Amino acid sequence: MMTVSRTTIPIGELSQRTGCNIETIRYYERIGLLPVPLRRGRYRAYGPSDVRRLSFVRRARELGFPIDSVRALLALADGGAASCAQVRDLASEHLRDVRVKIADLRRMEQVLGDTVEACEADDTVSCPLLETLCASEAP
Amino acid sequence: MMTVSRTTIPIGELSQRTGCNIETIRYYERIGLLPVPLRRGRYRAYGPSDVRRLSFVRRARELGFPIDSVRALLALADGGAASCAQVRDLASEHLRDVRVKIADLRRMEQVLGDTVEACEADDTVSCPLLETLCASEAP
DNA sequence: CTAGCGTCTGTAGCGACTACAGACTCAAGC
DNA sequence: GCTTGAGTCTGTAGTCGCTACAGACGCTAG
Repeated sequence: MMTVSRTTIPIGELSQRTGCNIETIRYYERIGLLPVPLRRGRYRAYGPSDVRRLSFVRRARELGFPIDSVRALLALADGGAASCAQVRDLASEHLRDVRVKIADLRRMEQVLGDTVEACEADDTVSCPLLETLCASEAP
Repeated sequence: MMTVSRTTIPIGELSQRTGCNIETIRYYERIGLLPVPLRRGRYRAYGPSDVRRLSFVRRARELGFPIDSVRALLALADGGAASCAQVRDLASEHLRDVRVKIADLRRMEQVLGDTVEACEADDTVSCPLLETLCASEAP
């Protein structure tokens, strides 16, 4: 028996192909990031363009773009060629945010690393991390 | 006229002294991170131990510890001397998380930096970042 | 007496999901 | 034909750590 090859796929397969959680796909639809798809009966039926769009979204999210920026990127990608400058602006703005976060985390890493190390070396009664947390503010 | 020196301070002053938002202080109280304070009439009245405790919380949060870990740290700090090993475990676990986050962000930074750079150098029609986002998954 | 600041409680919103509960559809096996 | 099990549906509530109100109350200075 031949399986009739359908051009549409159900949400589970879209999920597998894109690596995006089913619940998340429906969430993206709810917030208007993905278009409302066709239906086979009550089931969502996706096509190749949906796979492409969701993959795009996934990759943008993996790069840490917030949803609103993803929305903007999608619009620019649909828009046409002249949008490269706007895309670059979005990206470099986001890059700044990422660098700020890295700097914050590196400060945490520094302090945590130092105190854990001190903890291992220390044989006094007190605990270096608790000391740090209790210490009066350095001006 | 002499201001009678009170040993308690109102929430606004606690906020100023610790750098912690008033709403956040009340939130911490609600979730049981800070004890329910005394009252002068309907107003919360804080003492020196509250200042110390909240400062501790603030610093722990600045180091990125999640609320539950802060709770645990507070308990250990109250507990006594023998807890240094547990504190160190909490800290090094958290340090691992921080390093994972840094690694994730650095990957983002790498890709973003590269494409933004490519964008600036590029004079072709296509947009490097959009290309990246549209690209088929590399295995 | 009133203006203005500080404080109060309670609730709702943020971002980006995640996790159900309870109903339904559909294909395959017996 | 009937059951079983996987897949899907809608709708709502929870997560984390705050933040932002609305609307009422208190307290002091001018």
